[in-house]
Amino acid sequence: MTEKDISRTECAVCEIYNPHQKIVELLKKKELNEEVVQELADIFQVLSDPTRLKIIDALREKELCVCDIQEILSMSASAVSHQLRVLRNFNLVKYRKEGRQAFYSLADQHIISLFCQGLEHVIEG
Amino acid sequence: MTEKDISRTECAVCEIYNPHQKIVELLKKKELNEEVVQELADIFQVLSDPTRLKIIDALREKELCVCDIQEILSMSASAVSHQLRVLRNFNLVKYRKEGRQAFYSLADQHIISLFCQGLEHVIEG
DNA sequence: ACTATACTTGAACAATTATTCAAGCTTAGT
DNA sequence: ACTAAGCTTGAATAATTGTTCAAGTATAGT
Repeated sequence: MTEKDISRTECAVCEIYNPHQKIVELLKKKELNEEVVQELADIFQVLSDPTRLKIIDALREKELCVCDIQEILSMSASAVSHQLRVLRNFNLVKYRKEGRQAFYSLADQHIISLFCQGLEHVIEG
Repeated sequence: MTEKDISRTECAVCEIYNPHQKIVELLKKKELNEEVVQELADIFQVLSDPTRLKIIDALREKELCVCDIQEILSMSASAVSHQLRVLRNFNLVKYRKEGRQAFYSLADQHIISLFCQGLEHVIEG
């Protein structure tokens, strides 16, 4: 069966002639692992909230305690803490306790490059 | 007022002594434009769904018609079309009509690099 | 003209999510 | 021991979101 023959095979979905059968087979096989796709979606999901992005942006400069972040974002300690938990759960931030305060910092330089690349995309239009 | 004096100013939030007043002021000023943060969040939001990621992944290889995508993802045409609309609205894909079929392709090489960088992050752990 | 295909769309539904509120825990100062 | 500060947590609420269903449009073939 030649290349041309294969490409002429009817598409499993479209009744009309079209040459996509082959590429469909190919893409079905190499399709991203379901688990990997979900993890990828999760990462982007965490980055898809303005509050969390502002926290990440602030932490790029320096580690901060919760009340600093609260002040910077003009939000309640509770709201900030909830979002920090999300960031913690996905290992985007780490923290250390010092007395009554908790100091948060970015866990991963990798996140910054994602952040920056997204930012580039937005700014460059 | 010296550097040290400033750093010793009481934090506006914490009553106890801490040296964060200065960095808070700094970060409040340079805080990301509200509009830019929202746009950034929007981009990541679009990338935060497994279905849309699979579509983007498939389109990396080649332009595809809706029924191809439907077949690759094993989803209804309606579900696929709804997600394509989201991708269209944020200018991540473009399409051309040919008879009854609509051929979609990636609008922007920029998106691929975001996709790949996220993937790297997931795979490298 | 009629029918079927390829795709789109709006409404509906369940599931997820961000913030607020009230209450909690832990540490520091008295 | 007591009080207050710094932070966390669970429940509640409103808002957003992904898929399905039913109905729609447009094009191609007969």
